[in-house]
Amino acid sequence: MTATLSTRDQILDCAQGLIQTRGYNGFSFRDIANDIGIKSASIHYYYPGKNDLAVAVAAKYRADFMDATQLLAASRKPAAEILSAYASLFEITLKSENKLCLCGMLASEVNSVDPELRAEIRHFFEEQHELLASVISNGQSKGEIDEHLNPDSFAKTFLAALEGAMIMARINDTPSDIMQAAHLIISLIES
Amino acid sequence: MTATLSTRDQILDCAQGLIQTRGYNGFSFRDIANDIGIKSASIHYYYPGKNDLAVAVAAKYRADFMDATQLLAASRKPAAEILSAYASLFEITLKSENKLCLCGMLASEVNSVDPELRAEIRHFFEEQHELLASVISNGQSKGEIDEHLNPDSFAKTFLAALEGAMIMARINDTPSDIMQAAHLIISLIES
DNA sequence: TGCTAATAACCTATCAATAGGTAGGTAGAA
DNA sequence: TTCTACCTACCTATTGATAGGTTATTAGCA
Repeated sequence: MTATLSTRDQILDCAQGLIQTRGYNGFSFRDIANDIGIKSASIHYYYPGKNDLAVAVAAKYRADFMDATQLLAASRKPAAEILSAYASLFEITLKSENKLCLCGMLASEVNSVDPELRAEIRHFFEEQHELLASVISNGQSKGEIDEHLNPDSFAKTFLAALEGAMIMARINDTPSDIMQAAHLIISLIES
Repeated sequence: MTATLSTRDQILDCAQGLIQTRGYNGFSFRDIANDIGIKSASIHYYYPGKNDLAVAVAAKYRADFMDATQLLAASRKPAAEILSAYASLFEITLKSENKLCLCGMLASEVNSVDPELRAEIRHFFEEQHELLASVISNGQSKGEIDEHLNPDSFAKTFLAALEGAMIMARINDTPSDIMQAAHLIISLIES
C-alpha cells in the first residue's frame, strides 16, 4: 500500500531527493514539477521561493534524522554498535538511492544559500554532534570506550569522516567504503 | 612582486577558485570574465566548453596537489608529522581563502559533470589514497604506527575525514576543526 | 434545503535575467 | 599576409518568479 502524499509533501520529498542527488544549484522548479506532474508555477503556491523550499526541506530532514538517530542512541546496545548503526544510515542512503546526506550537500554549497538555510544546516550538525558526543560519553562511563577520548572532538571527527566518506564512496561507486571507514574508526577507540 | 599570468592561466586560476568556493553549478563564464577583465566569449577561445575548462582545472589541481603532497611524503619525518602536515594543507586552504578541496567539491556534484571530469576527480582520490597508504606503510615499518592498521583502509578514512571536516568547518566558521580532527585520528594510530 | 461567497489548489501565459555557446569581426604581432 | 588574442553582437534554452485566470470544494446564511 502506497501512502498518498499531499502535493505539498510530494514537492518536499522530491526537492529533498534532488538536492541530495544534484545539490541546491543543480535542480530547478521544473525538475520537481515534471517529476510529480504539476506545473512549476504551482510550487510557488506552497513555497514562495527556492530558498523557502530548501529551508523546509532541511528542517524536515533534520527532524527526521534526529528521530532516527535518537532511537539508535537511546538503545542499550554498546556504544560501538550504536556508532556502527549510525554509520549504516549513511551507507544505506548511498547504496539504495545514490544520495548524499542533504546537509552535507548543502553545506558544500553554503556560499549559494541564504543565511536562514545556512542556520538550518548548522543546526543539523550541532544536533548530531551533540548526540554523538553523548553516545561516546555513555560508552566511556560503561568502560567500553577509551576514557582519554574527547567526546566532543570525536563526535565532530566521526561525523566529518562519514560525510567525506559518502562523497568519496559515491564518486568511486564503492558504497561499502562508508562502513569500512566507520569500523576502522570505531575499532580504534574501543578500550 | 606579482607574477604576470597569461590570460589562459588567469582563467584557470579564477575558475579553480570559483569551483572551490561555489562549485561547478555555482559559477558562470561571466563570473570569470568579470573577475579577470575579459568578455565571457573569449573564454571559449581557450576552453571550448565549461566541461573542458573544469577538466583542465581539475588536472592542474591534481598535479599541483600531488607535487605538494609528494614533497611531504618524501621527507624523513615521522609518519605522524607527515600526516599532520598533510592535513595542514587542507586547513590553510580553508583558513586563508575560505575554499574547499576542489575535488571534494566536484565529487559532491558528480551527477552534474561529464564522465571525463568524473574520471579526473577519481584519479585525484586514487593518487592521494595511494600516497597516504605508503606513508602509513613506511610508518609501520619504522615502528611508529600500529602494525595492525590496514594502510589502504586508513588512507581512505583519513582522506574522507579531511574532506568532510573541510565542509563542516567552513559552514561552522571553525577552520581549526580540521587539525583537531586530524590530530585526533593520528593520535589513535600511533603505536 | 438551496443559494452564495469565499477559499484552496491548481492552471496558463508570460517575464526579465542569466546560462553556455556561436559567428564573424578586428587590431596588432610575426 | 597570416595567426593570435581577443571583441561585439547575438542566439537559444533555462532560470526563478509573477499576474491573473479556472475549477472544485467548503462555509455561511436565508
